[in-house]
Amino acid sequence: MPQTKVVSLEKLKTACKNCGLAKLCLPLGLENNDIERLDAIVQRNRPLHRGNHLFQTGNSFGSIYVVKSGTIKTYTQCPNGTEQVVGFHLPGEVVGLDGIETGQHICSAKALETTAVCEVPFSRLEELTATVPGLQHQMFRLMSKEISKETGLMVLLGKSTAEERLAAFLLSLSVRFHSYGFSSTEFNLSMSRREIGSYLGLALETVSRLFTHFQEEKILEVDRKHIKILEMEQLFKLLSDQNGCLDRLQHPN
Amino acid sequence: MPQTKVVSLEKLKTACKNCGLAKLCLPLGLENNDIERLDAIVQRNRPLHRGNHLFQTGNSFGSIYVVKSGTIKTYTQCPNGTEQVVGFHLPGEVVGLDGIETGQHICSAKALETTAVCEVPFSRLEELTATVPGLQHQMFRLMSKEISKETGLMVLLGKSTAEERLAAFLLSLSVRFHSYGFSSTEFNLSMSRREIGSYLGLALETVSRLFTHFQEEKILEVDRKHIKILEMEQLFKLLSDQNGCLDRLQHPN
DNA sequence: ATGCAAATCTGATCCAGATCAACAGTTGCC
DNA sequence: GGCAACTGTTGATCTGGATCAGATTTGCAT
Repeated sequence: MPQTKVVSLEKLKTACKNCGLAKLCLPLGLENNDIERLDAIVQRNRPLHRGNHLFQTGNSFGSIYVVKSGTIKTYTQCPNGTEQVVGFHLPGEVVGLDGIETGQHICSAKALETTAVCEVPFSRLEELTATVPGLQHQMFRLMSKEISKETGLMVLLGKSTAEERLAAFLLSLSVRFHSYGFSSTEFNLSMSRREIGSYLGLALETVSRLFTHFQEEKILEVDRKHIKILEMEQLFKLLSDQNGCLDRLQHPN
Repeated sequence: MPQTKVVSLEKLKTACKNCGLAKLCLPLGLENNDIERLDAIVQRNRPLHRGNHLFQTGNSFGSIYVVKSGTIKTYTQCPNGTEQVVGFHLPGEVVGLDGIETGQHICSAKALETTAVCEVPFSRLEELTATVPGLQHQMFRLMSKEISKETGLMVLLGKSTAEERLAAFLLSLSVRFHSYGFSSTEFNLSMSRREIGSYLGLALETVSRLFTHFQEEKILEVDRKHIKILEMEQLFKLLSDQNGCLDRLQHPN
């Protein structure tokens, strides 16, 4: 009896159909019984601690992962020692799609804070997508979204100023937190100034100065990792003034 | 009789199973009869002329396209008038995957020279991928490859010098031309200095100067659009000296 | 608490590449 | 054939952000 109770609680906590992220994730648009079939292949492992790796460059690819809570950083290590941050993955976002092509991961993924993920073994997912058309379509959509992100990124890294980059980054976080049900104006950064700089192609000193500058301009309130956006409009204006291609930099599904 | 002959010639020219690009494209790894099923949904339209659009930003998404010959440039138009080049697509490469997510293309695609493409209606492709597991897997691989390109691009645009960027670009072209069966050391650029600059996040003047500089260093022989790589090793060295993350910038399937 | 290492902030200097400008081929069009 | 519009090259100057250097703050372990 107590045994049963524990199991059902466990299920309640994690089943796809009860998951608050379902609308951002693979089950989107699926019928109830299809969701259960997906649910059956999803593995819920214990949460990762800060610094734990989900996978590393060169690891053989077996699963894709959906962030349930926390943050995953993906990055590559250059031979000269420096790291290049490739992405920050918030709840509802998928990690690991890079490994499908070659069967090996081409970047590393580590937790920036305590992070829970759903692991989806890819070969079993492929069996399922072959029989559940809606799921196949959703996979194509998810992957297409990743490909679209590239467009925004090229504008951001190719043409934009440091100010525009940080503004775009903060707005992207804001929109994504909001879609997860958190405040769009007040949140904690789980990544360091150095990591933000690496992602945006800026020196960490520049990131630090810009936070100070945005605070002086009364656009933000910054207390180390804690950010409060005071003037969302001003941030938007920083983007649209010079270019408006950044819309799709990163937005929820 | 003559009728039959014309048709069979036509087929010979275009059928997937006789296409020299099959190993770079969707049919990779498929059985003969599956290739024929794919072949049946592929549309071969008349070639595009220089400047013709395959699709434009905002167009509703219906098909993906595979370049058979020529070059397609994808780009976005920023409100301030300037364009950002997102990619150059050579024979064997797929264009249009960006549209799956939203059902609308988020960039424009135009021919830089006379260009032939195979059009694959996406809804029909999805029906086929649901019944041909190998094709579904190949689609996932193709899309994963596009996603992986992002990693190389972030290193290139975020950290690298102008010299490294152009070297990486030329090597990428070289590898891709080679995989298509052309010379890896001598080719014509179908894009302008301005377009290369936009793609690499550089001013066109910088691109021009670098070509001159590479020529002075005896690494290249440059005559307007015609490029001859004299010292492939030197180009590689320009990359690996400072970082080695650029391997996967863009390589054949 | 205390100390040590890492992260952040801030100021000073420097430089790669942007921008501005002038010119020379090249292409296309009437 | 000649004018106009691109496209590419080259030189001169300027500047945003990198780099270097130091002071502070924070986090963590002892």
